[in-house]
Amino acid sequence: MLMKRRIAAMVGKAATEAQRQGALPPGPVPEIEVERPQNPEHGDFAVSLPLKLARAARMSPMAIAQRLAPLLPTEESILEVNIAPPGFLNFSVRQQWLQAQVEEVIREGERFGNLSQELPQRVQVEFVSVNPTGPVHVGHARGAVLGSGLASILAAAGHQVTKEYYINDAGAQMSAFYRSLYARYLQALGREAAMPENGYMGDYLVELGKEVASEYGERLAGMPEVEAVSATGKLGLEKMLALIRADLSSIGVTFDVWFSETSLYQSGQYQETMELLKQTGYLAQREGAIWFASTLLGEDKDNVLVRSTGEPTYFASDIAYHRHKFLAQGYDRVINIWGADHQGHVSRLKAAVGALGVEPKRLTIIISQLVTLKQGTEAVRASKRKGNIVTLRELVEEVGADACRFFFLSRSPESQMEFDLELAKQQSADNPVYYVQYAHARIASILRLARERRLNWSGGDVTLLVDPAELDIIRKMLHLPELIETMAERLEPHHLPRYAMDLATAFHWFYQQCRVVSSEPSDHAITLARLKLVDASRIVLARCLSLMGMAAPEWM
RNA sequence: GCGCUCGUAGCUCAAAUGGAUAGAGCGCAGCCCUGCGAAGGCUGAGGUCGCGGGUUCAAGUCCCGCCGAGCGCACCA
Repeated sequence: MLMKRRIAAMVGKAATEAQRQGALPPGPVPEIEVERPQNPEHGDFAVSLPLKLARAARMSPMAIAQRLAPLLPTEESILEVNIAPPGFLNFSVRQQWLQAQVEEVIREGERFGNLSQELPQRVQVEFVSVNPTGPVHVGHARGAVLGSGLASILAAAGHQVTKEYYINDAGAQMSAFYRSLYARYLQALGREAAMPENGYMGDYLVELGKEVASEYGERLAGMPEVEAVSATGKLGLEKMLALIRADLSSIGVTFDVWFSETSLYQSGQYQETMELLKQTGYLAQREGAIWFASTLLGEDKDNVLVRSTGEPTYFASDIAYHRHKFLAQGYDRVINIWGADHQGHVSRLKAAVGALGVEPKRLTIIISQLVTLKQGTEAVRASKRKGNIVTLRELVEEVGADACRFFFLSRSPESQMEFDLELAKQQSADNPVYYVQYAHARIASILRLARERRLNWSGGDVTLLVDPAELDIIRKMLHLPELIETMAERLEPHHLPRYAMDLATAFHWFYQQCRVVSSEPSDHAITLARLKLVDASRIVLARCLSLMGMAAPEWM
């Protein structure tokens, strides 16, 4: 059990015991929160319960702290408790316990940091889901990295996670894509063909058109137009998806499921969903269209599900998709990551999910703010239709996958960011990611040297690790499981890069302070102990890097 | 106009749940390798946490107002 939990339990018990003895007046005890003080002088953990109890108990916080402290079972020889004004209970772990944790880390190896949930959830994380009408660009990269990082963290926290990509392969945008590609294909064959209105003007479609032309020649052009458009489009869709998949996997973003919107119609799930909605009484027919009466559920307005043309809207298929997620697939929890431009869609989808009889709380939608592109001082709007986008591919080529991941992973989803490719290129050279990876490479180098000298540190005596720099690393390593817990609870992967930096700093400082591999015979024992610590540091650092989806290099 | 999100160091961003002295990277001024990787370590300068109220023992964090930015307010997705 995490030390944090143990302390919370101890304090809770002490509080009820104090009330039983009459040392504290009876009354409800608030949930006990265990914090990590910033200032090391305040120990390793802090509890501010006395401050919170003071008013109700009509006692000074210090007095409460003084009555609670003796009731805490410190004889475990793990913890030391101090009372600090204005009423904190500060806990410090004992050195021996810290030292022993080095063995613990090594024992757990690459599983270190993993949590086991009493009630593991089946969680689906759906993210990116870029329309397959064009390549992935920088804006999407943010959600992609966020989603994959979040999925790793939830899995580490003990949940069963599925990463899913929703392919919007139906609807008006897709048909515009089909027609655009068909025009480009004809043009590639040297024929006159006008681009459709609202067509996709990007160069990538010109390329795609040429590709189709070189692979299929005149064959498609010879077909009746409707069939030709459809056949060309389907080829284009497959090619586009392959491209998207490849680009995403170049920054370590992969999916377990690629779910097709069209399949909702083919499998009858769409029809079933509409039937279900009809039964709930939330459907309304008016002006020739079918509406979802979301105003009945407190929404600002109703929304069209089926246009007067008979065509379903995106909203309709999205409801069917979410019925699929919850009712067919049976996920306990679904997390969608959307760009801020879809923010207006959040509450109505939740309302619709509720109408299907699913507790809306089971659906979490994380809105990540859009990335605004900048060229010098000028803001540029990224548009797939107009074709002025910085693609993910360009970004990865210029900046590198690891730097790219670290960059996006470091920022909280709600931060609005400006992205300047020139600046990103320039910054990639001194990107903090290398600081973390350098620590790992340095460790690998130390361990290489030790092996060359035939040193076996498995019997190293951890009680020799007493230098503040050594103890600092151990303390820092032990933060990881707690961090995974809070990141999983709050769905905030962005704490991880910073933690990795902190851990690397602790290691670099240790390296500066303590000679690890020493040739002095009298240093043999401490050398083995330190090698053990270095090995443990490697494990934790590598775990961070792997959770972030980045390489843990042995050399740089 | 209404709704959602954001405003922290010169720049890019943190601050875990409301906690004790607001941090890091880059940039800037210095210092440290004749033993394990200097892509490193150390020191320093740099802040009215957009502005004004409020709640609280305690507010960058919660509430209200104002200013500013992004996004949304379709029978688009």
